[in-house]
Amino acid sequence: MKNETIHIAIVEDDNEIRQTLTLIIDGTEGFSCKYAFPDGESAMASIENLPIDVVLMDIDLPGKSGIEVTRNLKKTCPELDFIMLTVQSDDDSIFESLCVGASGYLLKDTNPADLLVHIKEVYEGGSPMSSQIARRIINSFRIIDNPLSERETEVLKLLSHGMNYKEVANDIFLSPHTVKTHIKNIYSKLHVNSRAEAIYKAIKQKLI
Amino acid sequence: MKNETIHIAIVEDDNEIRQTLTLIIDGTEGFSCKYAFPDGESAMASIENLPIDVVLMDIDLPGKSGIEVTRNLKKTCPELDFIMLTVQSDDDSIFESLCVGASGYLLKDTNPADLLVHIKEVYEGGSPMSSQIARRIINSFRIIDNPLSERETEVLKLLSHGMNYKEVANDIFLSPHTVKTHIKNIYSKLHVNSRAEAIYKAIKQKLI
DNA sequence: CTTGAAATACCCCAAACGAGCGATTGACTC
DNA sequence: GAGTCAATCGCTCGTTTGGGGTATTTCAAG
Repeated sequence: MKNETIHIAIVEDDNEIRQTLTLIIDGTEGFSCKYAFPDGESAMASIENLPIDVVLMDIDLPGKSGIEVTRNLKKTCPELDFIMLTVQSDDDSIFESLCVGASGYLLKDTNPADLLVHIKEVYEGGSPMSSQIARRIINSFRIIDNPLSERETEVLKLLSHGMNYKEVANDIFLSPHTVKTHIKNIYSKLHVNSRAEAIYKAIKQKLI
Repeated sequence: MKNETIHIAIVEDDNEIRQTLTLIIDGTEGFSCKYAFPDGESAMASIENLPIDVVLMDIDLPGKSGIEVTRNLKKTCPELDFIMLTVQSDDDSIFESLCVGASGYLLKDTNPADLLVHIKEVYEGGSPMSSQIARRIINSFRIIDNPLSERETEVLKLLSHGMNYKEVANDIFLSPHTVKTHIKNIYSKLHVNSRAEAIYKAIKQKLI
């Protein structure tokens, strides 16, 4: 268990929320919050040179959104952890946040005690999020349903690695003609008519 | 807040753990645990006809793994929620579990009180998981880095929808020659030499 | 100021591809 | 025992693709 002080910065446009959070965090043993910014631009100008561990980032900022700001800061400070704060969760902003490198995603009505716990979790390598948000994320992993046979899936996987008819045929000991037939069947099952689209659809549907 | 009793089944090969969990859960107000199975086969034979809301599924079962069992049961009972239990978390089994439809993923050393809370969360549509596990999942969303220019990305996206040179060219008002040049540059940047592999790599690296 | 990347456009050519045909075998279902 | 489907093998033909070049403009970074 680490016992050092965790250094936190806040990016939040609402003055009241920002000041309240700052006071709560900075007033708690083990937490320090000396930097708070009302917008993304000022945060981006300063944060990379500050001794910060975790950033609390509002998503709905004036000017550049918290997601944009996080994307930029993650480039220059990859080890910095970001916890996104938002009033309401919508799927798009959750996924965008995760894609740009956020470590946690919390609703603004999270109570202060929990917030501090979550900051600590992030600092220790975790990713706090409500179980409702987690459910949305893992739902994106579900496989819808797989119309392809085993052999077809095998062929498609090899195609996705850039092999052509002959190479696939050699790899799985078939005639190139058979491979071609499989591919034709794959196309018809996926309702596509090119390799590119087949692979795109197959990946999106988690078939390969 | 729902107040009905939550009906639970357990699949766990260790007799002691199974019996302990059953007693704890069944002995708690609002929870019922009348079914427990020592292996996947017996679970698969019975569960689909039982009045169950949530299944606690051990991953390391003798015979078929808990992941396999979950995959099968999710097909016949899509509304059933599964919480995977495991002694130690490795990335592969986490992702496999999520892909086959698990709703939660918990370590076996989770204390009983928390376990009950997590069962309730799943029942109410959440997906409990430790923040360490959540971190691993969201890390899979990170974009590594994007060598492609905007125009190239645009072209690659259109290619992934099955368009050929000419169609792409028409779509973005370019000469087919230019499209071809872009594609050649894409291939060289991604170190591939076919459309199929380019799309595969691009999706895996979240470029499109 | 110049080097480089990005975006644009063009040419040739051999190899690969997709569409359209047909066919046999074995397994599983109704 | 008729029918379906996966898996295997085969052919032709016209189109598309990928690799090899070359060249201009623009715009940002060094």
